Amino acid sequence: MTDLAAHPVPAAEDVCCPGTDCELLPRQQAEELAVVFRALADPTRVRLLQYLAGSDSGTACACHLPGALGITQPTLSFHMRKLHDAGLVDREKRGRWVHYTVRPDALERARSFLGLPPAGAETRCC
Amino acid sequence: MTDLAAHPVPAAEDVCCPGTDCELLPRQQAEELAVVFRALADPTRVRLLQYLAGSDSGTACACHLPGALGITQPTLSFHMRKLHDAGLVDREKRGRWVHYTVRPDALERARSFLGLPPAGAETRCC
DNA sequence: GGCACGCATGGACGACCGTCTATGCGAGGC
DNA sequence: GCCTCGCATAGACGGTCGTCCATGCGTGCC
Repeated sequence: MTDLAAHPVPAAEDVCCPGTDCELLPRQQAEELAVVFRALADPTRVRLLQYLAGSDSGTACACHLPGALGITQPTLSFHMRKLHDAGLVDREKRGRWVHYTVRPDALERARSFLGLPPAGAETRCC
Repeated sequence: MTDLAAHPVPAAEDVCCPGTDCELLPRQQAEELAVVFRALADPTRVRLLQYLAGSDSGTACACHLPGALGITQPTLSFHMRKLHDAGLVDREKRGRWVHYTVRPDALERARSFLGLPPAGAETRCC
């Protein structure tokens, strides 16, 4: 799979693009990015992250979030676990409450991907 | 900030946070962001977008992508539709081929969200 | 006009997601 | 020491996703 060099020689006029040496993002790197985006692929988690980021030093407890979001406590726990598993937030137990903190580094990685080279690659095919 | 430095009265030692007037992202706005992130929540689409963005002026035809990605043509069509429905790429038919173009504005919206914290966080609770 | 080709759609199927209720676990307060 | 409270997990269930194969549609070439 992904053997970029194994393309057979096309018949010239049948090709829509002259070059075929397209550089694709490595499979694993794309998977890591997808994990982050998948964690954000739900409006509830988008709101959660925005809420955490808007709190003092990106940290907040989740005590009254279920009510504010209109979901139950287990559902909130489910979403928080998603965010945590994706590396977007840190978990810290304080007393009997749990505080969550945004991890800016994970956001920054996704953010830099979205700052895709708009046209900087003049060596691409097509 | 207001109450951050002056926790009014911890009389209720059962509360973890004094305020409850947390400002959450409006439901619809969160949904729009989630749509974009959901379109990116798959490694194949991440690679597709990166490929398009790396092509000349963000435009490329998808002719030899199935082979490069190790997927079939219908699957590629499926993913392209996802990206298009999310507003991330434009579709343009040229002859019998279809060319796709990255829409930087959609990327920019998601990108600016990841540049948290966005809001004036002085009125947050916790 | 007929054929080949690129792309989209339909149907099918296994996997995962998002939500709930019910329950377990651990830490604090009386 | 027991009770309460915050959080996590288990189980269930309908919905969506990602992939395939088979087929339909439109365009360009001979």
